Amino acid sequence: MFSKACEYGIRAMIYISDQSTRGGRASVRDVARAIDSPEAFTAKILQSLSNSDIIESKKGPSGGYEVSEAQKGFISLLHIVEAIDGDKTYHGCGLGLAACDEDHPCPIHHKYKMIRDELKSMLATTTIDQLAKDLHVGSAFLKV
Amino acid sequence: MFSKACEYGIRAMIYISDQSTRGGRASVRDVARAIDSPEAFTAKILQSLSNSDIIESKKGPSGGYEVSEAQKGFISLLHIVEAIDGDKTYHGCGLGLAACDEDHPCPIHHKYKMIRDELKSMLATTTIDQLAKDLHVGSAFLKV
DNA sequence: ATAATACCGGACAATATTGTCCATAATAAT
DNA sequence: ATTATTATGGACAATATTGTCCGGTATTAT
Repeated sequence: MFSKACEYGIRAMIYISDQSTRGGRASVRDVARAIDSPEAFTAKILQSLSNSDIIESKKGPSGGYEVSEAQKGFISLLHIVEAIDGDKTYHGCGLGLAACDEDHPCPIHHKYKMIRDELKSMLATTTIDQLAKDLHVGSAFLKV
Repeated sequence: MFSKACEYGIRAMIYISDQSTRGGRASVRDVARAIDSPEAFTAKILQSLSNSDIIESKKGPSGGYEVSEAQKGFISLLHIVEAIDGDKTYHGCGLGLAACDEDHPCPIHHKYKMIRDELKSMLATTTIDQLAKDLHVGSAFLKV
């Protein structure tokens, strides 16, 4: 479904969001430990999220990543998935046809579209700070 | 969502099913033309579907692949997807956690599980011969 | 000023997926 | 019997994804 990069990205965002709420920044090392991911790879992902202006980075001691109070609550899973995987997750034909729509559908078009649209809707309506809250109260986890 | 191999596999199965209904076998070349896929790669996929006993193969002139009358109507998308991609499409954690369940859920577990279950249910209840029928009457297409 | 910290970005490496090629075996038609 | 046709399976190649390493730069604390 999501690429590995995207899985790490979402988990990282949830952790960073929670840390920001607690008033601190999260370094790559912190994040990698918190979500149990390869550190260097995680760094690349955070870099790209930073370039997409989804998180803010700060260099030097006590630096790291944070999600601004202003953005908090407006960042949905869709934003993150789009920034990392593009729109391929919920866009395009289920059977890989270059052109597939209502007028020229692949055999699974209608059934697949329903699922895909629900997925997109779920991604669009789920915000990171909602998920971070679950993490915070201990009803959800970012690693085993 | 599905791998390329799986996309080709599903499209191939629909074509072969339709051809079988018309009383003929489909060679790899026929299939590759009908679904607009790389021939050698398609051959590999049909080979594995044949090894999984989802289709039957026959060598020599007028040989090719067919889906038996007995199986017709019992082969679901789920069978094909499982044979090619395994269960990863609808099984496992959305965020890649090794362990993720009701007792130890990842932050998107519940929402993701709903989508995933709907997908699996759709795959399980959709049979190849239903889809082949749509192809047959011209209300669906296997290539652009 | 200096040293330590932490992100940045480019190059590189490992692995998985996608895709090709070819020699071989089976089978049908002549 | 011979030939043409078609699947089989192994080796190989191209590409995408995942992941690592390192020199460089900005920033903070001392």
